[in-house]
Order: sequence, then structure tokens, then C-alpha cells
Amino acid sequence: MALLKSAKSGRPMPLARQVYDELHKRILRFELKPYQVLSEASVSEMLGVSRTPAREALTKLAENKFVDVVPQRGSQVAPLRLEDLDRSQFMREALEVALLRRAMSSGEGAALVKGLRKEITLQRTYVTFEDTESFYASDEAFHGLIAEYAKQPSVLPEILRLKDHMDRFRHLMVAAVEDLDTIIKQHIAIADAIEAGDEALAEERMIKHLRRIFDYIDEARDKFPDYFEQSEEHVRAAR
Amino acid sequence: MALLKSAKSGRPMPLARQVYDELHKRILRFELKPYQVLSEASVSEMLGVSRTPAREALTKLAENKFVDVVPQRGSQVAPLRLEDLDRSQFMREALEVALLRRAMSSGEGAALVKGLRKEITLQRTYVTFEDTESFYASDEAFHGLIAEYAKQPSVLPEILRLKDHMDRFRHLMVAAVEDLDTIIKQHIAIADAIEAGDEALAEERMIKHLRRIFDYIDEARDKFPDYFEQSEEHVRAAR
DNA sequence: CATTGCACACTACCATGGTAGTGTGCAATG
DNA sequence: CATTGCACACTACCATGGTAGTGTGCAATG
Repeated sequence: MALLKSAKSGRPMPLARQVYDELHKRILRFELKPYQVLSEASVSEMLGVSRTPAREALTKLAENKFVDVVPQRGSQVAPLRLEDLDRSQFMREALEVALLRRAMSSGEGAALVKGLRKEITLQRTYVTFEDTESFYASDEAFHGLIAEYAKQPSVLPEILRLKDHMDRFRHLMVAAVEDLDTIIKQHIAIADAIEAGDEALAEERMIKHLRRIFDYIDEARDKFPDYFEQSEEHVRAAR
Repeated sequence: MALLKSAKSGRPMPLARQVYDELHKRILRFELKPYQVLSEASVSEMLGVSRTPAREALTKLAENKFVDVVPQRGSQVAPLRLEDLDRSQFMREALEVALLRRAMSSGEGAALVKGLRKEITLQRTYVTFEDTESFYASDEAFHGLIAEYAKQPSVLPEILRLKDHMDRFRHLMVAAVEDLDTIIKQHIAIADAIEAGDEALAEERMIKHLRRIFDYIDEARDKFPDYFEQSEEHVRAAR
């Protein structure tokens, strides 16, 4: 049905990876809804590939908690689980705070702040043009810079993996322009604290920045109760 | 060749998982040595399974950085990389410190300390009987207790995944009895600091405890230079 | 109507075959 | 001897077929 793009650079990406990316995207955007059935056969048909890459993609999605697989019964899009959000949030916070502390004691604080302010300027521009996609790319670059100056660049992919679950929750609510302004203000506050060399303050502001997701949860749950995991209802139903 | 055990409880484990566990174990114990070739065919023959579960196991091992896969060329056991150790160490430290802080501010510090001291007593017994396997199980339980009291039990599996790389380095050196005594002393010091409610001291002792791996690295590299990644030599050779 | 039994459908899981792409060794050539 | 060309071997990757296990709907039975 849908055509899958090849990789931009060099050889084409393996089909399993392409299928994973496509399903991942659709799940995050709620084009595939929680509890929707996703069998090897249906995925294979939906994307026009054989069952092997479909199976590999489903297995990996299950490992990352975006799909629930019940052996011999079937697979479905995982509902939103507060437990997943909680774990992702906790781990991301721990990692980003540790990166921040290490980056600040690297002796290159000035260069880091310079890079951060450059990204902030970009972010201001993207908000003006309402280019939210570029904005979020720059947001990732902002956090990536800190990982870089902490001499731990390979931690960034792990953080992005955690961020996926938070993004899924976030996609439930429309991103208003004032939200982006808030993010920029928080970025500035963080850069200021780094420049001042105040580790405790920087940490406090980073945590506040990362926890903004919790402001939306109640509203999201009221608006889309069907997308959230019922209190063990389906667990009982499975018996 | 070798028979694979089924799962202890209920249904048998999928073959792919059994193959993964077996290869993982052999790689950590250096029964499969760094740079040793591991093709789908060779794994399939070695363990007496078909190529499908062998392939799935290799893919997952590659994701976890225990195997290097070069498309259309072949796979091999990954050499020891300081980068992997560094990332695992950094992340584990960040997570365990965050868990410790949260557990200490949970208001259940007394119960936590009681549980920790119980594990320490067990550990003393295991050292007496030279039962290192049970000792390390209790060591994991010790750290798991902290995750539990931090109300983040699902972070523990992630930490164990990181610990694998450190264990691989550790397995290079023989675990002497005095090392286990050192671990117990450090556990006691941590429990003491928690009991005293001194967060900074507990954090400091936890970090010292987690960083003990670095004491062995130089010795290990001198003893088994072939197991470590050469400075990009094989990267050049691949061109 | 309520309960039971059973054929059927569907699933995850495994086995197996085919193919394009890359490296390797050796003969041909200088 | 040094260099080149090329047949061959081996690989990761994908397609496809088969199977045991579980759920479901409907007819049979009370």
C-alpha cells in the first residue's frame, strides 16, 4: 500500500528498520490507536512487505513498550501507561542532570553556553515562522550539546529513546505557541545558570524544564480516557 | 550440538531468546572470544537451531553492543571497548544515585536500611561458603531494594542491562575473596549513611562503590591486550 | 433461555530457500 | 616478482510455508 523510502545516505535501510520507523511514527501520532490490532499479517499487508520484516519490527516495538504481544493470541498497540511515562521521566531526569553536572565541571562552560545561546536564537526564529518541526530538532540539539560537553555523546541516543514515550503523551495535546515560548524561557534560564556556574540552580531549572510534561497529563486523560490503560480491566478480561 | 533448556515456568521460552541468553553467557565468560566470527550459519550449527532464531539473537546482541554486524560481510564478537564501559558506568551511576536520593526522601528509610542489612548478612554468609554466584545475586538484590523503595522498580532491568558490559570487563579478572569483602564493607558504609540520613555522604559512597571497576581496567588491558579494541586498526583494515 | 462441545480461524514462532552484495584467492598478464 | 581480473564462497537480508496453541461463534443439549 504505502511506499517506504530508502535511506538518504548510501545503501538502503533494511526493510525491518523501515517498517519499525513507519509504525513507530504512526503510533506516536495516534494514526494507529491504542488497543488497535497489529498482527504480522496486517502489518505485512498494510505496508506491502513480507512477514519477516513485519515480525522483526513488531518484536522491537514490543521491546520498547509501544506494542503488547500476547503469545499465540495477537499483538496490539500499547495503551498509554503512566508507568511508562514515570520510568522514562525518572531516567531522563537522572541522566540529563548528571550530564549537566559533568558538562559544567568540564572547564568548557563558556563554550557550552555560547553553543546553547546559538540554539536558543534559532529556536526564536523557528517560533516566528511557526516551524515546529525545526524547533523540536533544535530542542534536541540543545540537550545534545550538553551531552557533548559532558564527553558522553553516546548517552544522547538513549535519552531520545526515553523521550519517545513522553512525546507520545505530548502529541495528545496541541502544541500551542505559548508552550514553545515557555520552553525558550526555560532554556534561557538554564543557560544563565550555567554561565553563572551555579550547579544547584542549573539542576533545579533543568528538572523544572523536564517536568513540564506533567502539566498536561490530567487534561489529556480527561480528553482521551480510552487511550489510557484501564485499571487492569483488560488483564482480567484476558482470563 | 548443545541442548538448550526450556523455561522453568509454564511455556517454553522462544528459541530466539534461548539462543540470545546462551550466546550472551558465552560472550561474557569469554568462551566466545572477541573478534571471533559468529555468522547466522555458524550459530545455527553450534546450537542446533535454524537460522531464524540465530539471526534474531544476533540482531539483539548487536543492539546491545556485544556483537558487531557488518552488512553483507559477517558478524563477530565485539571487542572490549572503553567507550561502552564508560557509557554504561556513567548511566548506571546517574541512575543509581537518583534512585538512592529518591529512596532516602521516601520517608521509609528505616525499612530500607533494615532490608539492606539483611542482604549484607546474607552476603557475609555466602563469602564464608565461597558461594560467589549467590553473593552476586544478593548484590543485585541490594541495589534492587533501593530501586524498590524509590518507587521505581522498573528501572532495575535497565540497570542490569548496563551492568552487563561492566560484568564482561570484570570477568577478565579472577574475583578474589578480598574483593567480596571490600564490596561488603562498601555496602555497610552505604547503609550507614542512609541510616544517618546524610544524602551527600550516601551518594559519595555509592559512587565510590560503583567506580571500583576502574581499579581493574589497566591490569586487564595489560593481561589481555588482544581482547581490547585496537586504535581503529580494524576500521582501517576494513577498507 | 443457559450451558456445553467443537470445528474453525487466527496468531506467534520456527524452518527453509533464494538473492544481491562484498571479500578472497588464484591464474593471467606485465 | 608485482599487478590485475575474475570466478567463487560466504554473508545479511527477505520471502514464504508449516505448525502448535489459543480464542470464538454456533450448533447441540439441558
